[in-house]
Amino acid sequence: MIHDPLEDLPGYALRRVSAAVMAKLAEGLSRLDLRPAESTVLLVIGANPGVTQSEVGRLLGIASANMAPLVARLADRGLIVREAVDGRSQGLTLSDGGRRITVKTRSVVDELESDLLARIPAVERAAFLKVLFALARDQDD
Amino acid sequence: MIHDPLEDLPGYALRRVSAAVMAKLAEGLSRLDLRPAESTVLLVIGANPGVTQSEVGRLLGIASANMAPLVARLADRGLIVREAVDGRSQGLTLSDGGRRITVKTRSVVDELESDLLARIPAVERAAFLKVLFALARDQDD
DNA sequence: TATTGTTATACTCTATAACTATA
DNA sequence: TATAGTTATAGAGTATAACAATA
Repeated sequence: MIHDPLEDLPGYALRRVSAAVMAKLAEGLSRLDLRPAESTVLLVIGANPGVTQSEVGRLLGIASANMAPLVARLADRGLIVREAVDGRSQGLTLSDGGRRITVKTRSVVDELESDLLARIPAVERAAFLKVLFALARDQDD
Repeated sequence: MIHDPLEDLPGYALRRVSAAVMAKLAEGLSRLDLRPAESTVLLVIGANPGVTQSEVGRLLGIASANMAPLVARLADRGLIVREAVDGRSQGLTLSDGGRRITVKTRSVVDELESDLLARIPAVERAAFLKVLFALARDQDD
């Protein structure tokens, strides 16, 4: 049998669990022709109509250089609408089609999150989530 | 203030924490001219001299098509040695230089893992790690 | 037939540099 | 000066398909 020198490393475990969750998410979103990053952008715009592209990027930790083509693709597909706020900022809003696909996105995400929660024993669930969210908030750059 | 519709989603929190840890790892390994995936391969070979490329890939969840160039680069740099086991398998072993860089790799990894552990309150630490490792083992594909 | 290893290729996310236009 | 947005480009990880050689 082969020895795994990484089995006791929480950082590596985080990486593997995250990768598995992301793979399932990508698969679930594929029938909507959405990528994971696009799905989070849609969810943020849906919850914050008129939000700015740079605000979305800051919230999600996506650099502005990477937001540009991402938002452009969503606009090209007619899922979001860009309206000038001032000379350099554009408020983002979901179109009707964008709202429809965002509802479906949320159901894909919710099912995945439920599956994940179900795999966490009830006894440790509260402690696990508390630590996880604290870690996520701390390095919210 | 902008509302974050993802702040209660454990899957998304996993993704953000993992991304932050990976970014720090990549930065720490850059002075060794190693990528994260390469560092894990070195650690596994170091702990299992003579291990096969396909065994390493299975353990780490790296497809064989992606293992090939990764191992080739490590061999080209003289960090690992490939010896034929049978006609189609090659046993992988660290060279002297490979052992030296693997020791440094381990210290980079260990420091990062210590930092991560230190950010987990002692009260919840055991429960958090138990769940995390269980999740990682479950989807060990 | 199944497995090992390889090549080619494409996709997704991320990172940096350089730039325009506006506040 | 600082910020919003864009373009170009590169790096890293991962995925599939197709293949040769071997068990």
